[in-house]
Amino acid sequence: MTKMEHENLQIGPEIYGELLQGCVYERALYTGQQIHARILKHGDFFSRNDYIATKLVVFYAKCDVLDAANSLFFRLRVKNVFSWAAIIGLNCRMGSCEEAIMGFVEMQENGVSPDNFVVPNVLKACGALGWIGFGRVVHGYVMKVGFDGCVFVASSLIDMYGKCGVLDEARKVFDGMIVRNAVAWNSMTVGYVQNGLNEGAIGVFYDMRVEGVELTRISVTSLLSASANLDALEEGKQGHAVAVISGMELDNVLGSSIINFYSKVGLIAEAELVFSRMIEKDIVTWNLLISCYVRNGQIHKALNMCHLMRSELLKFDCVTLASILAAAADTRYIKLGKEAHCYCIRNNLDCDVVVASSILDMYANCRRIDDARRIFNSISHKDIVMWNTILAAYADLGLSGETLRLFYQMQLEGISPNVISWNSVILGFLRNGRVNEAKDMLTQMQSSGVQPNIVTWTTLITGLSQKGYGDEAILFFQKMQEAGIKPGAPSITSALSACTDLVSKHHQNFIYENAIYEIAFTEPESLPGIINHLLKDVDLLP
DNA sequence: GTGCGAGTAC
Repeated sequence: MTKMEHENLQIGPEIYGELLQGCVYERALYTGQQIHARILKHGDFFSRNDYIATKLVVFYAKCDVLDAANSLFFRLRVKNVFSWAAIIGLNCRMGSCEEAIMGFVEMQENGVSPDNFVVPNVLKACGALGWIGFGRVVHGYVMKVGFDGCVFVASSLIDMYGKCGVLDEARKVFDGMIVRNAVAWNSMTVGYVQNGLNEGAIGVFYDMRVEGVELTRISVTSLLSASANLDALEEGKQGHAVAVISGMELDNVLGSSIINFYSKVGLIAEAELVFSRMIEKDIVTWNLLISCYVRNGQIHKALNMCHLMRSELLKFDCVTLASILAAAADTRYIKLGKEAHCYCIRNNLDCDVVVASSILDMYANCRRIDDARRIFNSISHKDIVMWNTILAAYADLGLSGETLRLFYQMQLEGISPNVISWNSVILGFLRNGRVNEAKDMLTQMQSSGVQPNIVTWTTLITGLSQKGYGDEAILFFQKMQEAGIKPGAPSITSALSACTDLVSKHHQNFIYENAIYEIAFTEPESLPGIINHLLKDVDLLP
């Protein structure tokens, strides 16, 4: 260009356009700015040229220069689909999702029809905001103008529906696709994981392999998340194997998801090995190894990692502190807990809801219920987890009156109790020996439409058994199974202990003693059957 | 132009 200028050759708008296009391609901000300067030097002729002006908007938008892109865009005389697309995409990348969606509406109001390049960005914004209603509007537009055959659009629809929690719709779009690429498959897998359907995600991953679609880092990352959530050792190991065999780059995200998987299944040495092999580690990677140690009771290693992390000049964030607070809570290490609390205050991390709940939990676990309560009272926006943390703290102490009072208070403040809230109220009554109230709460819970989970049943079975109501404990053990819940080790243990109590209490016949003797040598899987068998005889007891 | 990783409550 400089040479052309020296030789006094005419540089037309097309040449500037091409040059800017090249800068977009290379994300060459500085060069593009220089070209912009030359354009301005030529005066109004070029800078008022619609073609060049649009190219400039696209250029600044792609380089994420918000101010320049916006001001040039507003000065455009003719806003075409390219400039709108650039601005919508920029807003989307900057996290201004509402702006992106408004752009989609405005461009249509101005008579410009969104193309299939704009639609994915708008759908992304809908997904991020959870605006399912608007997402459906965009889907309607897609069908109307016939973009549904575009893989980019369809993949974005899958992602949007998944993020909005409407997995059925995501699946419908996926099933309706004629040609699916890896992104479509990955969006579907991710949708399952994000909606807690981890088995479904693993299923999609396997289908993907069967169909011969090339697996990407993202496919493996999603599989590893699902496996971690399910404690699915084999599946997760296969995911790691796929990553190694396919020679996938062990980047921050893939590496972190492998560490997360090994951490969840308790394979600490494997997590450490992956950590040590990662070239680049970010805050998430470090936090994962720290939480791995905390989760597995290795507090000293966790704290040591914290020190190493600081020597790498990384600053602790909310997640780091949540892990440290959990470590302090688990070990009732009040000194560490207070230090962590102070760190949160100094670094403004205590306003994070998760950190705040962790602080509460830490004080409660360290037997400082008054400190926990003071902090709880000082928090203006309390979420369900925070309420449940304080409920659990009082319930654990057997202060059923205060637990119940807070339980009503949370509802007055517009938070509906979930199964965990109810479980704490039940536990509070049981710890206080108020067995009838505990049972009554179960009835109330069910009539309020909240279904008891395995913890509810185990709490009741254990509590009743400990308070000497062995027959009732066994009754609830039976009810749990009638409700379709498979007993776990804690409920089986409590039911067994209820049986032994009944035997000794009633100085009963050999049936129980023999049964318990047998139970002692039985595989855990068959225990529920044995206990159920015992129930028949329990009914015969006086 | 579309897809990915971490922390809290029973």
